[in-house]
Amino acid sequence: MIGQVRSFNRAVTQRVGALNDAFLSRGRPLGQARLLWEIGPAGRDVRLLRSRLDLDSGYLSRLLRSLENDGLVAVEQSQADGRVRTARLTARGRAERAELDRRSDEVATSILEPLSARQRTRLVAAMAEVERLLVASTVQVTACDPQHPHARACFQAYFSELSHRFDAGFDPARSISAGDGELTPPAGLLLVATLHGEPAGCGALKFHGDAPAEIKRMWVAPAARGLGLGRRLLTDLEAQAVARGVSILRLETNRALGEAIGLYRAAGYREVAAFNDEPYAHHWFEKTLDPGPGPAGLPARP
Amino acid sequence: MIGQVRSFNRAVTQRVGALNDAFLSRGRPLGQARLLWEIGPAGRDVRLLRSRLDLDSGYLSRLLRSLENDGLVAVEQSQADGRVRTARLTARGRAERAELDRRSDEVATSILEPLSARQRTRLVAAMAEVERLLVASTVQVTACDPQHPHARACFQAYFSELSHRFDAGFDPARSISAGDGELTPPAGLLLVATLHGEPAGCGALKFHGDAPAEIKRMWVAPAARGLGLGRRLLTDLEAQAVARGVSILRLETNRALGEAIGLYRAAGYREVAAFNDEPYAHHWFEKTLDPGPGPAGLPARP
DNA sequence: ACATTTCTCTGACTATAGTCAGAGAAATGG
DNA sequence: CCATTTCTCTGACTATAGTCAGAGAAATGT
Repeated sequence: MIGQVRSFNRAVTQRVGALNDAFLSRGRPLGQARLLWEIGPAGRDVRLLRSRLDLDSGYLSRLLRSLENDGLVAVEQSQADGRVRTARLTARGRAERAELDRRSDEVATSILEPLSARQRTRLVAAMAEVERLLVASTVQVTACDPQHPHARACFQAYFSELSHRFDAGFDPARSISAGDGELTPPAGLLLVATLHGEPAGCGALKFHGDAPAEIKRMWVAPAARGLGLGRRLLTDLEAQAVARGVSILRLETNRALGEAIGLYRAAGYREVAAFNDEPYAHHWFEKTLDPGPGPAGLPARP
Repeated sequence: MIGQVRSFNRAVTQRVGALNDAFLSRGRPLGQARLLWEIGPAGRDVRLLRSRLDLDSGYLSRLLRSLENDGLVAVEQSQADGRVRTARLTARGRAERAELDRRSDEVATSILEPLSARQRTRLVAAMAEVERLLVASTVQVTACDPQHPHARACFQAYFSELSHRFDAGFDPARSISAGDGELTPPAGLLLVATLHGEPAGCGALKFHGDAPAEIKRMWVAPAARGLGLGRRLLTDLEAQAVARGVSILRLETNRALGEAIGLYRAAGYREVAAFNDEPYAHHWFEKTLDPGPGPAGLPARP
């Protein structure tokens, strides 16, 4: 498996990487080309460019200066914040960017062109699959303080989604509590998933000593669905629970959340009688955890 | 389609490319690391390194010097040719290379690790498919003089394969002729496929004025099989024939060449009565060509 | 209102990658 | 055997990418 991944890495960086660079950098240094592209047709704040391209501020400033000297870009002060500067493409800059766009199309065409219709279809399908799974593998899941902006953003999006999807709407105050303190060790635990620095999902545990622990706040951002992230959060929560000696996990959920219910069933949770009086719940689930042998080389994920 | 390819290119060069470079270049410049890797455990001639990595001779020399100064490489004169120098890894060089190897494994592991077993399997399968088809799209098919070393190499390998596979062996002199002149315009035509500069297959036409043209010398190197190259050569030969006003193509083949027979049938050739007395043939095929509309954006390939 | 922080810019560096011309030694073709 | 070619090396360059410290202007917290 590892061999195939390495072989793929080699093949792809040689063929795609080299081709890309060769085309995109015609005449213009790669750094400038990337920047030109990233500014986009609508213009973009310099600080956003800096974080997106992960460049030193001095270096970025110089790159902008050189694009400005070539008449491709105009940098002006932002109205909202006098410190912030916004880079905009000039007419020539837009033309240059369109040229880059055309070249990217050319690269793609040059890859497809030698293939038969069948091969093209298969290649495109396999590329979509690789891309999807690479994105999935880029998602990072880490323990997070409930007060962290990422956690806040997740909770807010989660509540808002529930209030749209539940027949009766959703008011967190009426639901069983899962306050910041309850989701902070040692009382509980919050896992937040991030993708490219943006929050993409969450899941939490509430411990109750020797009694079963509870799963709370399971949510995946719409943009990150279809990546198996829900399953991954659940697996990681279970691993955390096992590491803390928990032997039984419980959760309740609303009938409107079909995907979640499917996930819990597929992950080995069985439906049990109501074990609390959560007003928004229609289903209660429980799973007995396998104490497990501890970590190995590649961690076993179901 | 083109959009998916571009999206893939972006995703993969970011994720895989960046990760690769970050790991491989720890402490050592990328150029040196690549060179160290390419020298290999058995050592390699400097001129081979130059062509493989496509480096300027002065630059390569300097890179070797720096690796030599670090005690990783020893460069010595070749016995066979006093001008040629051979680079060999020292014990420390081999250790360093093993470290690079380990890091490559780490990159691969870090991609697989966050995924579930199912996802890993699917990713690896999709990677294999993308890799295979990218290789297929890297193959170049060009008209070639029959005297060119690539053509010579193909013919030799082709004859040698026939003599192994035919029950009665194979002697080109007894077979119907297809000499250099007969495969050179305007009498005929030879297409040779190359992959990374190595010959990977061939196919030829013999024209006979208004009479049907003949297909000859269809061969794909063992290393390049499974890439759809046979089909591609056949399609390109047909396109060349159409461009020269040919309306019927003919060919004969031996019963030992099962894949070829399958290819001809799948490509629309129908078996006909023997139209010549080729002693090695068991099957004769013929196809009426569609005059076709000429070139478009992405050429239509069947 | 004042200290602190944020944002961008400039100056002064360094490292890596790469190019080009030419020299010297060895092999090769006629 | 002599001219030519092949192979490698050195010296002298250039370009790209990037780092780091600090300065000045604007916003923000208290």
